[in-house]
Amino acid sequence: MDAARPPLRERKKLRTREALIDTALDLFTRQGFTRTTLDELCYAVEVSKRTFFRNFVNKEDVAMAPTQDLWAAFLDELRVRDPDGRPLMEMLQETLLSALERMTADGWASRVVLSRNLAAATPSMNAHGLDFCDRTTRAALAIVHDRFDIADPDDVRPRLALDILVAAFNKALEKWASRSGAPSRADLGADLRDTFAAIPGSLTLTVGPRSPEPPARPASI
Amino acid sequence: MDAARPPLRERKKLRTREALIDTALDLFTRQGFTRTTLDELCYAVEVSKRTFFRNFVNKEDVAMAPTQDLWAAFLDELRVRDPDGRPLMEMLQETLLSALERMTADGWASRVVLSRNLAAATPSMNAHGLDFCDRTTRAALAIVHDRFDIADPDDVRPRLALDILVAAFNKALEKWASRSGAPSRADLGADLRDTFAAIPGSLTLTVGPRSPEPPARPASI
DNA sequence: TACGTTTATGCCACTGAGTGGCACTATGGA
DNA sequence: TCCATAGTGCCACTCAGTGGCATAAACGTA
Repeated sequence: MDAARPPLRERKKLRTREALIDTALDLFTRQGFTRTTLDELCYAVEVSKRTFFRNFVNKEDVAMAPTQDLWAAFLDELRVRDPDGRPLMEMLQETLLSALERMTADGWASRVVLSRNLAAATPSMNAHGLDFCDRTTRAALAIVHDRFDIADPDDVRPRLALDILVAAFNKALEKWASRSGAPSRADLGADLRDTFAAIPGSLTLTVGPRSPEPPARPASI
Repeated sequence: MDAARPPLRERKKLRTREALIDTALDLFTRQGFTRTTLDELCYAVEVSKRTFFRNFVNKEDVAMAPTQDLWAAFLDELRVRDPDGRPLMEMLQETLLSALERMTADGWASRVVLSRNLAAATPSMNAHGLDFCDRTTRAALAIVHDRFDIADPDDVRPRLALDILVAAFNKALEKWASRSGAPSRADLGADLRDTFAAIPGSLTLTVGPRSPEPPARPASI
């Protein structure tokens, strides 16, 4: 009896789920999202459309599973993390990075890249991806309010911090996906750290007009 | 001959467009978004479904028009604004505030509140709303890169600044929509300023654990 | 007033996503 | 061996969204 081995029924269910994800990423990438019908996908996986919708809430959902795994781990981690008196923003960043460390499933990085590129190319997938980020942000906010000491329940700062975290994540994902070579989790971690480091500068960055006029007054706050 | 009076054809088109928006906001609010079919809406406005889709890209779009007007004005304003050596973030905030000043159409504020509340209550509308923000962000980023002097074209800071602006806007919108009484543009402006002011603090906000440390105050909300 | 051109609209048939209902089968427990 | 239960397949249905083509209204011109 293996503890890490759930009953057969669940294993089977998980296998069809993974087959749907892999086949969907493959078909969507090769043929395009809209040009691939669900009937086609279900036929390829030998599953009824009804079964598809028992596993995923909509057509977009199946292709976003890899990224969703990361954010689920983020929320798990956030539920147990120790604040230890450092800025919330910093803690959120570290929480995301340790969630990333947990993404050890085989080929996860490759699937995330496929998923992201599809989202970038498909309006409706982009929309659903953003919606997922939004719902995750709210869930995280609830955890933060529940576990940490925040005087004013209407304080907008925690929410902004989470939004900024997500914005940085998406930007880092974009950078990482455009790298050449096989995608690796370590590289994503590096891109995340770089992007996090750029956050404070985004509030103070000063720009002048472009080329026609010379910069009248460079950096001053 | 009135200069501010476009040809009859365009006026008619605009009128059906506005009728669709107003009727949609009304029906969606009263009956719910999903429980209102497009056939129903088109029947009420006495327009064919084909005409609906010539005016709006999808069912969600019609209910987001009021907010889209604001962001269109924001982009217009951004195309002509003078950077004058202040931080980009500050300039973006002021640009949005002056775009807001231009929203003088009758009942605009009320429509925005309806629109926002619908988005908050309807997952697919929320998703499309976020997608619209994202596309607007990209458009704004293109303008910023085109008009202002940014050394590195891959600099993530302008993008982050825009994302933060949008996050603050959405948060301010939420606060404003929950106010009691008739919604006013001035109140939205005030909520925007408040939220903008909270941005720097969101990066440095420090939190401790909830119940254990502080005085004997039980952890009930 | 008569004319052609342009532009918006109506109508109709069609694809495909997503749902509800019910019967069927495989798993796991007694 | 039998039964309860979870998961699946099948079928019919609703409704969003599209393509094509004919029509009508608006505008310019003679």
